[in-house]
Amino acid sequence: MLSAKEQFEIIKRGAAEIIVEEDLRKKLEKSASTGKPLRIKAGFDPTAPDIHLGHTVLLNKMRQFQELGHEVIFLIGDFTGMIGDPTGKSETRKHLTKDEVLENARTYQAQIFKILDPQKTRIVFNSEWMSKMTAEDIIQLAARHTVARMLEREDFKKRYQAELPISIHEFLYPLIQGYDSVMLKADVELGGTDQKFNLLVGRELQKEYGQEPQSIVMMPLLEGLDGVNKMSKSLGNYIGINEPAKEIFGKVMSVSDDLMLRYYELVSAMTFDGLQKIKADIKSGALHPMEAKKRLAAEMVGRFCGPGEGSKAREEFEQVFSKKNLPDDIAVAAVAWEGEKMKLAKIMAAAGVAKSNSEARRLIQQGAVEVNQQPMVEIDSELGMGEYIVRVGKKRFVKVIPKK
RNA sequence: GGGGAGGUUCCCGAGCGGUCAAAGGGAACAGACUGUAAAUCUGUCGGCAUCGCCUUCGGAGGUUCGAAUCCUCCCCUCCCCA
Repeated sequence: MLSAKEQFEIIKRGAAEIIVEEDLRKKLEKSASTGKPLRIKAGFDPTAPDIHLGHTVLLNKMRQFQELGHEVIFLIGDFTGMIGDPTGKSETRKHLTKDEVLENARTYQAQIFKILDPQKTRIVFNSEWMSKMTAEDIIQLAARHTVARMLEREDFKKRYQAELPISIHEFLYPLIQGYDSVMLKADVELGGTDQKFNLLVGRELQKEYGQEPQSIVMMPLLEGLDGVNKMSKSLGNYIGINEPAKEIFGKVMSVSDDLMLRYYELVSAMTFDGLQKIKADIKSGALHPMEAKKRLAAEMVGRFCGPGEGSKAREEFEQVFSKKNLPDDIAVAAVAWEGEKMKLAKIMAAAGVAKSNSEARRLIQQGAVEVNQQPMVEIDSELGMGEYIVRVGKKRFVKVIPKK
C-alpha cells in the first residue's frame, strides 16, 4: 500500500480543486495507519445511460481510488432523478418507473466496468433510503437550508436574475444529494466542478448530523466536440464509450487541435511528460497534428472497444477518408421500388440517409450525393430497380437493395 | 387578491391584419479550402411537389375575402404590490 502522501499526490493529479486538501491528507493518513479504506462516493444521473468521455474523467479518478484500496460507491440517483439536477437546462424530468431505473442501471454497469473494477465497486440507489422518508422527514431536511443560501448557487442565481422559473422542488436536489452523503457516511465525494454547490451542501449536512464532513475532489469538466460547452448527451456533443469504433475514431478526428490536447490531458493515459513532448513536437513540426490525433483516436477506440480495435479503426479511417475508398461495412437498406424506376430522392429518404424527400432533393442539388461513386446532381434522377451504393456527404453510406 | 410583461419554426429572438413558411443570430447539414481537422467563405435549413399545394407561430373557439398579428375563454411563465 502506498503512503498517504503518495496517495494524495495521485489523487490530486488532474483534479481541479480539492476541499479541503489538509483534511483529505489526514483522512488518508488515518486510513493508511488503521488499514480502514475510505468511502468514496460519486453520484450519477439515472436517466443518462450513455456514458461518454466526459464521465470517464470522473470514472478514471474513481478507478484510481480503487487501485489505492479504497471503497468506491457508485450512487445512482434514481430518487433525485425525479427532480433532475437543475444545473444547466431546466426541464422537468419525467418520472421513471422502477423497471426503467433498473434497466438503466444495467446499462450503466455494462459500460462503467470498462473502466471500474467490478469487484471493488458498490452500486447503490438513493431511493433505498429516500423513498422511506416521510413528508415530515423531508420538511426537516428542507429546514436545514435557507433560500438565500440556495440562491447563492450559480445556476439558481442566474435563473432568478433572468426572471426564469425555478421550481421549489429543485431546491431539494442539493439537499437530497447532500443527505446521500450522510446516509453513506462518505469520506470523500467526487464530482465535476459544476457540482461544487451540491458537494458543499453534503459537507454542511454531514456536520449537522454529527459526522465528519466529506472531502471534495472536483474534476474539470471535459469540453464537448464543439470545444466550448461541456460534453453532454443533451447537447449532442459527446463521444459515447459504447459507440462503434469508427464513430469514436471519427469523432476524435473531427475535433480541433486545441481540444485534442485537452482530451490528451484529461482522458488519455498519457503522462504529463508525454503530453509535453507531444506539444513540443507539434510545435517544432516533428509531429503532424493529424498523426497525434490519430494516435489519440486509436487509444480511445482501443480502450473502449477492445485491444486491436484501435489500429483497425485507424486503417479503415485512412481507407475511407484519405484514399476515398468505400468502408468495409456499409449499412444495408431494403427499399421497395415503386415501379420500374424510382426517384433517387425518394430512395434516399426510404433508405434513411435523408430525413425527408425534400432534404434528399436539397442534398442532391448541393452535390452531396454519389451513387456507385458517380456524382448525382440532377434532382429528378431516377434509378432502375437494383443494388446501389449511395454516399451522402463524406460519411453517410448506405447500400440500397430492392425489397419485394 | 390587485397591477404589469410574456408564450413564435431545434434554441435565442424579430414580426403585430395581406408582400409570412415567418427578419437576424446560434446549432445542424452540404459545398469550397484542408489534416474527414479547427478557423474562414458559400449554400441549405416544415412537408409534399411540375406552376403550385398542405401543415405551423401556447390551447380552443370567433371576427374578417384574408390572422402569428384583432376579439373571447382557457393553460403556462416572469415581475411588482398585498
